[in-house]
Amino acid sequence: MPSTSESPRVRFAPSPTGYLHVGGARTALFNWLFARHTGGAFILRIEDTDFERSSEAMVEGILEGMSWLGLNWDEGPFYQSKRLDLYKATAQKLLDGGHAYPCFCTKEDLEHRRKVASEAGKPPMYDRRCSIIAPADATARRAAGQPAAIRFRVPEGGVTAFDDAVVGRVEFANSELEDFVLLRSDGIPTYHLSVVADDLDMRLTHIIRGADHISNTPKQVLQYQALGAPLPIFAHVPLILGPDKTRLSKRHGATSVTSYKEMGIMPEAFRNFLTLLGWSPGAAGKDADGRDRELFSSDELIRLFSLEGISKSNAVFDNDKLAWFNTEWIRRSSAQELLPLIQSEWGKNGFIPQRSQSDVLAAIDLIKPRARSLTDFATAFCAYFSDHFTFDPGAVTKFLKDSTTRDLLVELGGRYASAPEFTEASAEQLLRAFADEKGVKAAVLINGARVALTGQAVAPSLFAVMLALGRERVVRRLQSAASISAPTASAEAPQPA
RNA sequence: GUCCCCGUCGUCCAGUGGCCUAGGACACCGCCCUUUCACGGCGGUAACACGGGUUCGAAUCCCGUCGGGGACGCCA
Repeated sequence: MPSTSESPRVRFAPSPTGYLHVGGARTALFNWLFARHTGGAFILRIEDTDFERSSEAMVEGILEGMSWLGLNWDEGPFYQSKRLDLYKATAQKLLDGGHAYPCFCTKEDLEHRRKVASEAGKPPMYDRRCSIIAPADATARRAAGQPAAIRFRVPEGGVTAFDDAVVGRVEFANSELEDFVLLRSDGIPTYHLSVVADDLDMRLTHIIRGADHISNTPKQVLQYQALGAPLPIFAHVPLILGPDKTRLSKRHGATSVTSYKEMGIMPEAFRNFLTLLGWSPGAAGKDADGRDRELFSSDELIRLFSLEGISKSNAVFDNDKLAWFNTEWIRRSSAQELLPLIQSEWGKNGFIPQRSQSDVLAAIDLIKPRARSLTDFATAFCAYFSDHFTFDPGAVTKFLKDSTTRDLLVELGGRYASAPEFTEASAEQLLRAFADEKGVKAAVLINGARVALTGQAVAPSLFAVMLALGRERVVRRLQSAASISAPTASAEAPQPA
């Protein structure tokens, strides 16, 4: 075991054969949280030894996802493709110690034998035929140019065990382990070798990764032992499942982190949600009333995080709950914090606000309690930022399909134009007096005006909206209410003069 | 098939032998608030997979069964 006085060193080691998916993101998040909590180092390592499937574009995507999530690393990114000498040297050490041997079997032979074995109902394990080749013969054959992979020599009997920080002690009978390949015949290391060589070289103290690696762990433990190195602390995090409880995959919809960015999820909300998926702060997460808290800032998460709180069972990814975290975080964030995120939404749509910075901030504060996603600010809430907005057909049908209502709104606009003052209170007073005078319910005008002003059936308090929009806009939009076309069609408000 | 891991409301968690008539959150259903929709408030439906032990006492410990997941590549 590494000494406890040593500062923790952890890593996230994605393989650039795909996008950063939510499972990987959570693994990265847990490592990051652990490093920040303990004051240790968080290292990023790109495991790109599968040249066929790795690509620079995927690396870019992973880095982009990490930075969107706010997961900054202290060292790296290191690329395994640039560290080949280390792996060869490590394999040589294993060879020298008698813990590995060259294997001359070809890939085709191996595939054939595996197939035969499994059809015979036997485990498809390597039969170790090359392990008994005399070292001198093996050396001669290699010298003669015969290609060979290097395999690890798994002890014949006994068990290989490790104490996992989340699942406890795990034991595997060595008879269940096959003599796995360390170095392919082309000299490129396999995952089993490179992961150990790097974790050792980078002096990692804790290996926090997905539970799908549990069965790989004994192969790694064996190498640590053969190399005479102390074991790091392993912590295997349960997997994230789709709603049907199978492993999260493409068919469950969005699985890449960037797709959540595109859906208008706030990074803070995503971190909050993901951290609580498979981890809980336990007693430390209770509020004054003894209730479990759900909303945590990233600073709190860092303060509270510990390996002990990681749960053992797999968790289902719940989009509804993510959406809830997102609305809560939008509400809790200041307009100032929201602005850059909203601006990037506007950028996507080519939307340009026509209002001053201070009006924009005020409008954001006004409508953020009703936002469910950042994308709302670039879609349903456009009317608060510009005169370019469309009318929601459903809203028009619900509150503006009556032409007499529309005509009344036009007249009401005239009243506002000539009103002596324009405050929230006076605007309301004027509207209610107007409704009385015309013998209609105030609610009819309020509901109609909301649609005429915002294009939506949903909005904050109407009179607060009027103030946020300003008298001129209110007058203009009300006076053009008559031309708002019914259902199906969508109209665009007139341009400002 | 073999090995490994897991098993509390539909979902995410709390719970480490008595505080459990099992608690919270999301979702869902009522009611209140109301100018729409949210928010908020109040209330409700809903779970310890099953069977054996151990114990005065088990959601908590042990065994088995069943169920789910993962791993079995010259992929990572």
